[in-house]
Amino acid sequence: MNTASPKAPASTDLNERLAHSGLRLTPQRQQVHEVLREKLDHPTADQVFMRAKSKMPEISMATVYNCLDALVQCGMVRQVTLDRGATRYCPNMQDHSHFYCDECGSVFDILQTISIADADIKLPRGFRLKLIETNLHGLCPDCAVKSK
Amino acid sequence: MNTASPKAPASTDLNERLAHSGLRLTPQRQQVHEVLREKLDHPTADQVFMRAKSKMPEISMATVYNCLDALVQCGMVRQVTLDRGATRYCPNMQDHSHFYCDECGSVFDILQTISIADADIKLPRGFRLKLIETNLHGLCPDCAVKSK
DNA sequence: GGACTATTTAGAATAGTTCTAAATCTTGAC
DNA sequence: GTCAAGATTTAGAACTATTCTAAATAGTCC
Repeated sequence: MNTASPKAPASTDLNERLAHSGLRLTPQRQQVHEVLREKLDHPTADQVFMRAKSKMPEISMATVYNCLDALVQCGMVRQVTLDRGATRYCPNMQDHSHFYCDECGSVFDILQTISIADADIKLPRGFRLKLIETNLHGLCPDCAVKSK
Repeated sequence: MNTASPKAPASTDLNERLAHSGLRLTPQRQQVHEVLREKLDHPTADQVFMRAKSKMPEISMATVYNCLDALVQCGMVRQVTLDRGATRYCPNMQDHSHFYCDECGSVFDILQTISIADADIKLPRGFRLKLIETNLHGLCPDCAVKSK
């Protein structure tokens, strides 16, 4: 279980985590993190850029990538890659999977996951398993109805 | 279980499957498929291009993408996307997972998987699950030794 | 054999990401 | 407080991966 509560002051946590990875808390990193927490729709870097820009017009694309990388590095954000196309970002660090709609491309958080213990994966000798990423594919409710 | 045997004449199968999706068997598609079966290292489109080109110098990059898409469409090849960067391709259609080495970036097939039944995933109402993709992350034997 | 359609080709175009160099900001030492 | 060192941001160029376009070619069906 994750100890992070949704009401916890994010920036304090953010500051700590950044510091822990030898990174500084800057207004830009805070803003990018804010954008991700504001709308949990797994935006692409470009979408993050546009949303951040609306509140911080000076911010540049390179900075958004830099901030996203910093946030991923310090464990505040996950990078979600599905199919070809732009990488998406998710600020929900609770253990969860992603459901990917093959029809419309939307990504949904699914609060259930397969842990390393549950999976009982038998790896060939020498491999060191650290993390299991589970991506679910299918149709989201909207597209399921339409395809009927 | 998959009924495909490793010794089955691939091109016959390929022809059938392409036809089934309304696609033709062409020398280029055969070559691309060949390249993928020859070395199971999950090459990128660019690597496929270079390998195919060595045997079929006329082939173009656009054709490689076209062929890969055709092969994916007819179920002869899987598209593997991990992290940012080029998409990789895998001709092993047996149910299996991919182990991704966080250190060197290599991809390995792991002949074990979590089926929809096993996983017992509880999706919110309306979602229609078709496929579970499991990606394992960690260190490959080589990198595990080095990091010790 | 001719018409129709699918496929391939080269190269341009686009999208996504990374790099670069200069400017700015922080931090810690004095 | 001031300065130096290092981190971060910025704009824009560069690069990489992928898709698009139009013309040429190859199959397929009648």
